[in-house]
Amino acid sequence: MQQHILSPNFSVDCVVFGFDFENLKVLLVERTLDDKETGKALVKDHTLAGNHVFNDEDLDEAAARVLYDLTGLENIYLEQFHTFGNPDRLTKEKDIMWLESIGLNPENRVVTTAYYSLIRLNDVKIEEKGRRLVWHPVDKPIDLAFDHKIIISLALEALRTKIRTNPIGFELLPTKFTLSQLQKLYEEIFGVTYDKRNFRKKISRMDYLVPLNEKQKGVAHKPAQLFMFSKDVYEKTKKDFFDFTV
Amino acid sequence: MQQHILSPNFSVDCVVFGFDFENLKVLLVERTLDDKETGKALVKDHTLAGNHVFNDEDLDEAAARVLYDLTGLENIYLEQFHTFGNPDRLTKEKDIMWLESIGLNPENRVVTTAYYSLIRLNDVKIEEKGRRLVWHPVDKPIDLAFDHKIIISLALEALRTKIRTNPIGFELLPTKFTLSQLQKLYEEIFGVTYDKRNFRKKISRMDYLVPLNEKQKGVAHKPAQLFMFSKDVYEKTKKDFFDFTV
DNA sequence: ATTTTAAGTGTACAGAATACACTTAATTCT
DNA sequence: AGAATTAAGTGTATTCTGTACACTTAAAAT
Repeated sequence: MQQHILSPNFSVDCVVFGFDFENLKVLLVERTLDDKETGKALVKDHTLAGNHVFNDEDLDEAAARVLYDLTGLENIYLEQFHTFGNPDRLTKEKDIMWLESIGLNPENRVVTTAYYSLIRLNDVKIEEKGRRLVWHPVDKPIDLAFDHKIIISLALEALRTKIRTNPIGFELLPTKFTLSQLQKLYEEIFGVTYDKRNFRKKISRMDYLVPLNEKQKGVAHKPAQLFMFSKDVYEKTKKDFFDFTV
Repeated sequence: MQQHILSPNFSVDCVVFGFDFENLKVLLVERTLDDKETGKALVKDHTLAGNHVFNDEDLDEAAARVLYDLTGLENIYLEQFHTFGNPDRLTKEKDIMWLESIGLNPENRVVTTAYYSLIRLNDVKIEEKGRRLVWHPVDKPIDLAFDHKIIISLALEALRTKIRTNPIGFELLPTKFTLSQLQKLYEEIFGVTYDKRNFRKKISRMDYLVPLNEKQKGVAHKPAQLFMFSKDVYEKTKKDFFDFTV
């Protein structure tokens, strides 16, 4: 097998979620194509972070590479959730124009395996490497390329399912966070609100949420206690996280 | 795009689950390759139900087609759960021999999208169409082709996750079933046992499990009440199925 | 010193999970 | 015909979890 050739048929797309304590956001890449003569924008919208897969590369590696190439970030939480292979998924007119403009054959069938990814927006600095990036609120409509709208909505569904039974929300928070931040995160993901006392009563059962000897600073109100998530404690007391029984 | 050509790069595999009131089983296809000279078996094991995808075919369609071609069954519950794209997934020696014997190039990278599928073993008659099929208990080891062992174990995990919050277990039971059969099904899927009274107390809250005016017949003990699952009732009372709250 | 802001805290009630053992109704056996 | 076998069917007490609900506190800003 020839090495390091981008396979024309396989791609990966990453739905990168971030949380800024206000909204759950998705990382989008700006896509523009201007008419060579008039200079008018023929295509102006957004795509997910995505690219083709190398011939000798696993899908998980490809997803991590795509993220690295776009943002410079490594060791990011990545979870495969669905593969989109509708033969018509690249046949909207503006997508055909776009593919031709970057030298790809729009006739060529591309099956894409989609991942979602969780990023600590507040701990982390993203370096734009070429493409213009925007963080966009998940629930706000925006014009998207290809079938990326449906990909995002399935990603959110997959995230909701996963986070019910796995402590992955902490991937979206700084390593030290307050309980109100944690609550707000869950509220944003599920699109609901919770009662503060009841929320705290519930999570106070979780030993792996450890209170630190440290408070919030510089806020114009009573400073909150800081917490961190202990993976160690979690691994040793796994049953406690939303355990299932029929 | 040329029509009805099997794409060399894409395949689908189906992990078909069935339940015989005793064990959760998987449908496997026998695979044998005999040495032309000695007649000795070079390869003798099992594969999942799978095949390549047509050029103009969606992945979901391909999975349904593969199932139909193998068993004659239609309108079967199918759920995509993972895509396997490790470049080395077809490089075990016996798999190379096998691929060559059926005229495929083992150098060719194949990414497979895996589905699991639920079948009412007791309502349904499978017609073998060519290939020899066996129903094998999920938890019993057996020699499997390619990466099909790991595919089955991820399928089971995906089924467990899905069935926690969705009433899909009924796809594995005949349309009329007893509560003991339902309990046994959950016990097999999760590899645990439940207390009979507590199990019944829990499911008695589910309005969509409707008791029929009919009893089991021909059993050498007190005959059980028969039940069915009402999709109608379920749709109208959805919240009741294992609802989540943080 | 006062205002503003979000943090932090307790109780009563209802519903769900869990532990646990005997009676009943059909077939089969003698 | 009677006895044995088999799985179905049923209730209660206790603990745990979910839910509804309002005031006090500590910091910064005015």
